[in-house]
Amino acid sequence: MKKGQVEYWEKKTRECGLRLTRQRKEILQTLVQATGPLSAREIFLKLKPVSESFELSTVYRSLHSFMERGLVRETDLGTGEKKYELNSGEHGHHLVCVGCGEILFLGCPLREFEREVKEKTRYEIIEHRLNVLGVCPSCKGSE
Amino acid sequence: MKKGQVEYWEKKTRECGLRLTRQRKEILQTLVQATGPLSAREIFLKLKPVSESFELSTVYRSLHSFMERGLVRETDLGTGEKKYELNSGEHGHHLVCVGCGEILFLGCPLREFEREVKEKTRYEIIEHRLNVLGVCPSCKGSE
DNA sequence: TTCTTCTTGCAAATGATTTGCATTTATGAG
DNA sequence: CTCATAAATGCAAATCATTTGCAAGAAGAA
Repeated sequence: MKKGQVEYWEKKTRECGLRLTRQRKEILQTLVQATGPLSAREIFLKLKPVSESFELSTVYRSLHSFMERGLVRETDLGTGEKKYELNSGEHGHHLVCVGCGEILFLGCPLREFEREVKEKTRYEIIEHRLNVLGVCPSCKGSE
Repeated sequence: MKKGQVEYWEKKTRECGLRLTRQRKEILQTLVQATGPLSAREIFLKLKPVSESFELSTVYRSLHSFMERGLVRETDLGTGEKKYELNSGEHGHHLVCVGCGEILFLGCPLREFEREVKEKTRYEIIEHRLNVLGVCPSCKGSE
C-alpha cells in the first residue's frame, strides 16, 4: 500500500491508536488528493458540501491529532492561515507564488549549514523552517 | 550617526516622511536597546509603565508604518506573535531556543540555492524566510 | 501661532484557532 | 452481534493576535 492511497493513511491512523471516523477519512482523502499543503478552512470548504454538519473545529482537532502522531505536517507559509499536508517523511521546503498561491516543493539545501550552526553556537538543532516566496512564470506574464 | 543610536532612526523616520511622535521615539528606543526581535506586545509592555495611556494598537500601527518605509523588519518565528526588529540592512536569519526563547542572529547560506531554484522553477524569487529552532547550551544543561 | 494632516486613544471588529460540554460513534470485550 | 466506554464530533462561545473606525490630539510647514 502506497502513500498516494487513502488506505495507507487510514491504516496508519488506526495503527497510531486513532479512531477512523467518517470525518477523518474525508480529511485524509482530501489531503491525499491535494497537490500542495491545504489550510484547515480549505479542507473544510471541500468537505462541507459532502456532509452537511461538518465543523471547522473538527478539521482542526483531527489535524492536530494527526500531527501529534506524525501523520501530518504543519507549515506556516505566511499566508495568514497555517497549511497542512500528509507527512511523506521527505524533508523539504516550499516555494510559494505570491500571485496565485501555487506551491512547489523544494528539496533542502541546509544539511551542511545546520552542522555549522550547531558547531558555532553549541545549540542542539531541532529543526529549521524555510519558505521561499516568488512569482510563478504565469503570474509574471499576466502582470 | 550610527545604527546603534536612536538618533539615527529618528532621523530616518523624519526622512521617510513620518512624524516623529513621542510614542514612535519610545518604540524606536526600545528596538535599539533590544538584543533581538520583539513582539508588538513585548514593546507595549515595556512602554506601558513609561506612559499611562499607551495603546497596543499604536505599537502595531507604528511598526507597520516603519515597515512600509523599510525601517523595520517583521519575522514570524512561529512563537505565535510576530517579531519586529530594526532593519540593519544585513540579510540573515534567526536561531531560536525553544527553551528560553533566546534569539541568535545567523548569516544566510542560501544565495546559491536561490539561484538554483530560480533556474529550475523559472519563478522570480522575491525573498526567503528561514528560521532554525534549537536548544541553547544553558537550557540543554538544565533539562 | 495657525492650519492641515498625520497619529493616537479607545472601543469594537476581525480572522484564525481553541475550548467546554452534551451528544454521538468507533471499537474492543464479551 | 450487542454493549460499554473512551474518544470524537457538533455547536456555541471563548481566546488571542492583529486590525479598524472615529473623534480628539499633536507634529510640522507656513
